[in-house]
Amino acid sequence: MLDISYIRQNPDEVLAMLHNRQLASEIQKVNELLALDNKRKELVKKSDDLKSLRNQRSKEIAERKKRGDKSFGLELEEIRKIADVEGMELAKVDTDLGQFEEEMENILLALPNKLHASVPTGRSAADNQIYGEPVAFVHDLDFPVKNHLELGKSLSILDFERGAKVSGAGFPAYIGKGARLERALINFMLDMHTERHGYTEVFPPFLVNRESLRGTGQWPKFADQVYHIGEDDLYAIPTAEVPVTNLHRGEMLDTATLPISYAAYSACFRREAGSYGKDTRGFLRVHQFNKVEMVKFTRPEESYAALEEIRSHAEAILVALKIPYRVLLLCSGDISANATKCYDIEVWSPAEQKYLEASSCSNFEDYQARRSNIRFKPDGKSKPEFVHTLNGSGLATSRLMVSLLEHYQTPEGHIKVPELLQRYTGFEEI
RNA sequence: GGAGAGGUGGCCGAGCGGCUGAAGGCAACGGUUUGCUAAACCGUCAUAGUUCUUAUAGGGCUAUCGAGGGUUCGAAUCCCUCCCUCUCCGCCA
Repeated sequence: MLDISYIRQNPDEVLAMLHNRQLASEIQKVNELLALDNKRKELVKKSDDLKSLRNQRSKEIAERKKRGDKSFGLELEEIRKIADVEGMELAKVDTDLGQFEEEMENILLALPNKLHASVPTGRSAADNQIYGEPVAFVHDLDFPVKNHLELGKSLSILDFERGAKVSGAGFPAYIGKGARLERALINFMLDMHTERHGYTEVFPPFLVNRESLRGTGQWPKFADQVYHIGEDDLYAIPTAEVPVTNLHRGEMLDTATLPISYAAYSACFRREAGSYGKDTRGFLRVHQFNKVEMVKFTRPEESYAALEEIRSHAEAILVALKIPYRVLLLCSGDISANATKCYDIEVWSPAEQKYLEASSCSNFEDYQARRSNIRFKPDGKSKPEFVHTLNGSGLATSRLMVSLLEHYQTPEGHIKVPELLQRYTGFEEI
């Protein structure tokens, strides 16, 4: 969430940001917010004045009582009457004030983040910039390639039909060597991030409360994408970003511990409401998938360097597995509302003949930290400041698995396990 | 699920109707002392909203002792509801 005083002082910047994000329809909201802010100030003054009167009165009574003032017993009746009237007025002012504040909060929570200067302006995904050079690794696929669905079925390692029977479409089951390969990927990625990239491993809760969802920005805007367990009012995490970032919700972080880097495996659950018909086959779009997520908490001045680090850590996995990929710098019209800057990493699918998103690395600056009140003191004396939070997938296994199966298939329809994964799978071929 | 205990500042911990934004300690910061380090001593040390001024600083007012409501002229303190933590019992992967 943006700082209200920033919006007050730089309304033009906020409007320009909304324009760049192709959210011109939100502009009215900002005007509404500023109007509410002015009304709120009036009411705050009224409320504070009434409270001040009340406090003065109480103080006087306390003093006179202490002195043993006898005449004041009579006066007390008068005071009670006055206090009663003022109390009612105060109650009304506070009720109104509460309403204004709630409306403001709702607008603020729904307002997207700033954009970093390096984010290209654009209308849609078509305007995303390719960042650097696409990275190609040679795989001899000089035969008719099978797609991941065909491979998964013929080798009996992926079972979408039975998964659908158990839960519904989009809940794949991994069987035999497929299950082992999935687990190998997860372990390999976690080991790489913890042993080589310096992350602390976290195994987070998969169900979270609403405050956590709000803290990272999935609530209220993307609430319809999240599975909700009504009976206990808990939400299935759409990404480990939610529980891991919220680990420090409401905390004053010890400055010496910054930057904090966590790597977490989690299953991820997404309703994908409204996305039927687009890339729905097999792993291209699922309701449950596995992902290793990197999360960082940094000092504000270090966050953009940290973003490059996260991106390079995600790339390192693909380089190690020799999977062709490219990096996109998302444009203003395509970047998610919470992020100020975001790289997507896409893996190549030889069967689909296109790139598939496997990672998203984002800086949120203080947008999440303000929502979740995660602060630090730059040095011993100074005032608390919000940290910057970042995260990146490193990586999601579903699209990675598509690309891996397809690239490592043999003319006979088997799968060669990438060398670095073999010590995790315990076998060399499927 | 049942019974009990408890939730106070960056941390620990006192307070149990008005003099408490909150004792004391730790940590932190500034200083004195010191050959250096350590120790000792002195001082400073919450956050947010709002407003004023001789306005890169200072002052006033308001709020905040898990959350929300209530009682009261006045609540960290009394009452109610909820949430969370801990201990014991039951159930259970």
